[in-house]
Amino acid sequence: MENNASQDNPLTDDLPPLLRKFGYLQSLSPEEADLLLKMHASKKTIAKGKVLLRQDDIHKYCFIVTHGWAYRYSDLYDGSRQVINYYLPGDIISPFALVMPRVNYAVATISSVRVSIYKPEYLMELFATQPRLGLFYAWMLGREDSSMAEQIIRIGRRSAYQRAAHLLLELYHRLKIVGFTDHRSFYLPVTQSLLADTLGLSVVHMNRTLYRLRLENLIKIRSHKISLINIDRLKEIAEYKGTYLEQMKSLYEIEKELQKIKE
Amino acid sequence: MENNASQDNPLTDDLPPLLRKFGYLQSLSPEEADLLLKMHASKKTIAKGKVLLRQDDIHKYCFIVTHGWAYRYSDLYDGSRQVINYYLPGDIISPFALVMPRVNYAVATISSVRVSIYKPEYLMELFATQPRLGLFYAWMLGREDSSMAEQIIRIGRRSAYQRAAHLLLELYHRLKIVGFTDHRSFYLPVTQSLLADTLGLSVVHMNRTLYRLRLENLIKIRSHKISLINIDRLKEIAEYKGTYLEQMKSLYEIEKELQKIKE
DNA sequence: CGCTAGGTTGAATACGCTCAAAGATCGTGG
DNA sequence: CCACGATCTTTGAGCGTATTCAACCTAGCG
Repeated sequence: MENNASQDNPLTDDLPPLLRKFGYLQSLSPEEADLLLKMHASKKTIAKGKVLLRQDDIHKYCFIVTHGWAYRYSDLYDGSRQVINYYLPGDIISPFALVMPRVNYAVATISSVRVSIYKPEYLMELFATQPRLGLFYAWMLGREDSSMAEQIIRIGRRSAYQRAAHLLLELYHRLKIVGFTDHRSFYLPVTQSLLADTLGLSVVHMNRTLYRLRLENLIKIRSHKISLINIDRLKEIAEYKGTYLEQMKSLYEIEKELQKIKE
Repeated sequence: MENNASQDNPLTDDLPPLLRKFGYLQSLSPEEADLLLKMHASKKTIAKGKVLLRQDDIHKYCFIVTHGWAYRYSDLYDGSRQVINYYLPGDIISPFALVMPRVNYAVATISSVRVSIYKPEYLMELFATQPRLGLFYAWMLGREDSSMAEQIIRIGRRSAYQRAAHLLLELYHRLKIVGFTDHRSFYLPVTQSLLADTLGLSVVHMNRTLYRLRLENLIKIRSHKISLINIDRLKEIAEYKGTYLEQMKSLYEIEKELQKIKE
């Protein structure tokens, strides 16, 4: 494995999209780059529609998605299904594998998905030796926490119409952060059935809800490419605040505070 | 501050209930005990019904609940409210304060609440110097992740009747872990209105749902003390699997795996 | 070109909501 | 210690959003 990750480093295009986006790669120390390379050493592409992790499986690996979509879900006895969250490029699947012996909720791919696979034990090394990367990891966890909180609010207290608008906005913004949007549109590889299972609706009503959004000229869908035509109006409808997606203390700020503590 | 936390140590009754329950206190190294004491140095009691953290507040502190109940929630424009999760004794409020500059969702107390307050920066020290405590912290995060996933499944795909049964079971088991149950009953300091806001129901329907559970002799409520009369039946109704609450790799196991890696 | 999964539409039904008002309980101050 | 007000709980009735069931249409893929 390459050891010296210098300016023109071997952390290629295939690496965690978020690190790239946040401009962290430029400022990585050799040790940080080294650890990242180690954690991204093993890669794999999984075909679409495959179950990546099954409930009650033993947790052996963590994954970072670099391309494609996956989702975490639970199957219920009556045949219905609830999607808990989506994994988009940059997201970590099974971030708690180190301390949870078994998979609590299944994970499946939506599109073809490319992941970096690493042993959860590397996380110990990450936290112990590379605090900046540890903070970055923690930030990812915080973001997922917020994302799940939004999902709870969405399905707990919003109408179908609002839920749909809200979810579409969230997906749009998350994809935008990692550069997978094109103007106001993005590739949405999900079926309406999956959207329904995400928003706690029936397929029929999901269909009618999307129909209404199209009718009102808020969105446009053609062969899984969706355009958010009137984002402002969608935000109004959904009562959307995407603040949680952007906010992150700069590492500089955190380091400053840590200094204060030590004094 | 006391430095040697020996067998009869100064980590008193008022310390994190979970650590006590898991029998960790006995096996703490002096350094671990020291850090814990530092993090639990500042304590505070907050009256019931107070807002502890407001949305958009700047994150200054983390809290560990030692007594009482709190909850995280979001107020919507139309006056409705959605509860995201509950904080019971042993739980961490604002675990991601270190990396999130602002509070995304408000936190309020249900009963009178006693908390330990610590600066988020101590977490850096915790992860860097006390890996076992770091793992414990990670486990707490994993448990909350599961808890929120359950909340999503609950309100996404279950009937009011199932939701109620499921939530009561979860609260029961979480309280049991930290020793706040009494046989099959526990003190439930919430109003039906709050339960409704938790489960995405109207107060009226919440009331009728509880009525039905009482009618069918599954629960009994008298002045905020609730008894789960037929737990097995409740589990059937709710399709309840509490597995995520118990599972945690023993620290011994994790340490063993870490050894393997280093070789 | 045909098959299958996904999308669309209609009609009847139901679960949970809203509005409204009457009880019960709790906390507080007189 | 009791009375009062406020909050919480309970009950009734009508309504609406979303569901179910069923059928048909469409598009993508072998």
